Amino acid sequence: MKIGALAGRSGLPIKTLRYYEDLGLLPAVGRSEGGYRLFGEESLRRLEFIRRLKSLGLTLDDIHECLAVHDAGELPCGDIQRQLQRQIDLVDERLRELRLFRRELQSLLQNWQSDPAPNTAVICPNLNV
Amino acid sequence: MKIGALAGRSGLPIKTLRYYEDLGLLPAVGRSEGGYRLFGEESLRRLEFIRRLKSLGLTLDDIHECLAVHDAGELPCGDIQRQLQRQIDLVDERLRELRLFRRELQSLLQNWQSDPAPNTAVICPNLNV
DNA sequence: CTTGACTCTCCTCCCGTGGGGAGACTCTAA
DNA sequence: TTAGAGTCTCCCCACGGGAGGAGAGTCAAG
Repeated sequence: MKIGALAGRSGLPIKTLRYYEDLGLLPAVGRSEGGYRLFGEESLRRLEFIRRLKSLGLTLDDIHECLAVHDAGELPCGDIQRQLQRQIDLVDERLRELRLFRRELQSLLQNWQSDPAPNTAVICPNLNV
Repeated sequence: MKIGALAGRSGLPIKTLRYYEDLGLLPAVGRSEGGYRLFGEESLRRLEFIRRLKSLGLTLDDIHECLAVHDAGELPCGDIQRQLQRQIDLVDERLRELRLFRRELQSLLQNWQSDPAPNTAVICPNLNV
């Protein structure tokens, strides 16, 4: 299977497939005499796996590690579980930050005066800066 | 005041000041005979303003617009108010996305099996992909 | 006048995930 | 054999906000 066929069947752009191969995520089984990449059927399963993990917030580096475990003949479930737990922790942290940030913005707007007295010592009297 | 003095008094790196000047955020009052940028005292106020708006999540482009209003002799309070409201809307949207995402991750981990039966048709039996 | 600190411009690089295009080559069907 | 579609490598671009460094010129104190 050449790269265009794999792109068609997987729904991913050719550029993405080449990029994944460069990163070592998607090894080609070889090259044609003219230098065209050749992929096997298992590439489709690999791409589904990559797509799913990406949708769960893992980076391509994270996914690379999981695939390395798989390629070593082991189940990557434990690694994925750890990555997902870390992902939840990151989301929780981000949620805390965003809630705090929202409160700050809201309290500023609460007392906002659309037409305050100009003050030459500051640029925006509402922010006092 | 040369750029090093402004960096020291504002606490910002020289590189940042040059970058802001390139963007038109921080006009220098002129150049010395040797070509050194010269800044006035009002640059410090400007930098405080920029720092504050950055901390509220505005991009340098947004800030540029606010400063343009100020430089035109008007109060930028209305523009800033609109930007902050937009910022709240973005935060709310992001919060919704993150909460949804967290539920997806959590429900996956809920039923996770650390040591499932290998399945040659998939890479990770827990994800079924 | 010298010396050391300061500043100048210009260039590349970072993060992540590719997109866009040039110019050259290869494959396949008629 | 030839046309047209497919593919190759290589390079720059995006976002946002600078960081790092090279090589050269400038300023101020002693």
